[in-house]
Amino acid sequence: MLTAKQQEIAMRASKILDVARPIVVQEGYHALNMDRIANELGLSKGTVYNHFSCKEEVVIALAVETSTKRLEMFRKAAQFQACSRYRMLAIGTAAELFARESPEHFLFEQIVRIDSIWEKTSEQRRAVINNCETSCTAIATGIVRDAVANNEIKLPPEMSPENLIFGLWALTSGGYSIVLTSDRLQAMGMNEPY
Amino acid sequence: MLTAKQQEIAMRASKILDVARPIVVQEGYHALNMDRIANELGLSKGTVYNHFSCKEEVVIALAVETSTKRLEMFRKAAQFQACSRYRMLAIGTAAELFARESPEHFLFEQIVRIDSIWEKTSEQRRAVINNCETSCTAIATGIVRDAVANNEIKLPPEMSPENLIFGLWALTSGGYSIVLTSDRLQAMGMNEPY
DNA sequence: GACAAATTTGACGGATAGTCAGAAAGTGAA
DNA sequence: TTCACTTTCTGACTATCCGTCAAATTTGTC
Repeated sequence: MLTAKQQEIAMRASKILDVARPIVVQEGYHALNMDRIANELGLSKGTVYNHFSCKEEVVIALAVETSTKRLEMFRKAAQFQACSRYRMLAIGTAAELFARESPEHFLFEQIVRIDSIWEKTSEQRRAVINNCETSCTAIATGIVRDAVANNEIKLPPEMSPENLIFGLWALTSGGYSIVLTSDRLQAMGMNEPY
Repeated sequence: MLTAKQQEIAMRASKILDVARPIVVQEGYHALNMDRIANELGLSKGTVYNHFSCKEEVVIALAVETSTKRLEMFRKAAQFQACSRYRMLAIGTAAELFARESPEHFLFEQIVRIDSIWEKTSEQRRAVINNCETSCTAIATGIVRDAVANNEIKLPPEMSPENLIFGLWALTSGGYSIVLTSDRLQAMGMNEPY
């Protein structure tokens, strides 16, 4: 049984993230600072540091939230009962839906993957992110494997299901990050990237 | 006619980059600081600031170097005289060669594209990077356009050469950045990404 | 050599990450 | 309620690093 105090503490981590999220999204990573988070919540800096041991932990926690959400969406999509082609289409739809609902994910991911930030984060949160990524590709690879087993598709001999999915993964993640970072797609004649 | 002093100054910008490059590659962006650059070259910090108005300018200058190199490689590849399919293959080969020769490019690009860093850089250097990117895609798009004109390929009605190249661009840039940031590809069964 | 222009210097101000000793609040038994 | 003990919070403090600028030094010119 949690006391009122303990509940307050448990709630606070997510309140910190609620404050941090729009700062990163709207003003960028450099605008995020621990004093500001503390002030906006009426806490002292020390209390914020009780929840997140460094600034990098705050931003990776944001990435953990969106990564977890994506994995959930992939899991639901994979449960769709249909032929492999349609199941894979469901995954693609989930990926697109996710990108449209949580475009900030790619921002958090971009920041978190910078070596000098990644290295300062906790092993635990890194593992969550890596696990989400591995699980998402494993889901997609599983569908390809099923399709091969059912003779619904035939892969060239040198292409494993993993390598096929690596290609799709590269295509989508590259595409989303280009959309995120390049505001000149229209000018280059590249419309409707999705 | 340049005096010895003027030559010394002209050389110095590239010396600064020569010091900065391995720091970013080996120790990460956070290890790069202006005092350190100054010390390693036996200069004062103010002198370093005469060449680069802020830390972000140093890293974007590194990205300018590699971006320019890539554009050169694309230009040479595009001069290859052959059918469109082989010319496009030459571009692909150039892209792979570049990725193998200058893997650090993707690191610089990743850092520089973080909003809060991009915004602090000079309009001029940003324009160089953007121009290299636009020119590289324009070269590739041009080959596709030639191929369509010669009836060597036929695109589906809704796919413009630009959109086709967007796909290739997304695939390659996504692929290279995954290779850069994920050390678990092998474990996931994804071999030989190139 | 003397003077002006160009260049360099490094101490300084400001911002912010992260620490920690002491203060405050909470808990539970008497 | 009181008191002793534990948990939590606080914010002043240190450390680091960016970027500035007045003064010092070097260079160029006559």
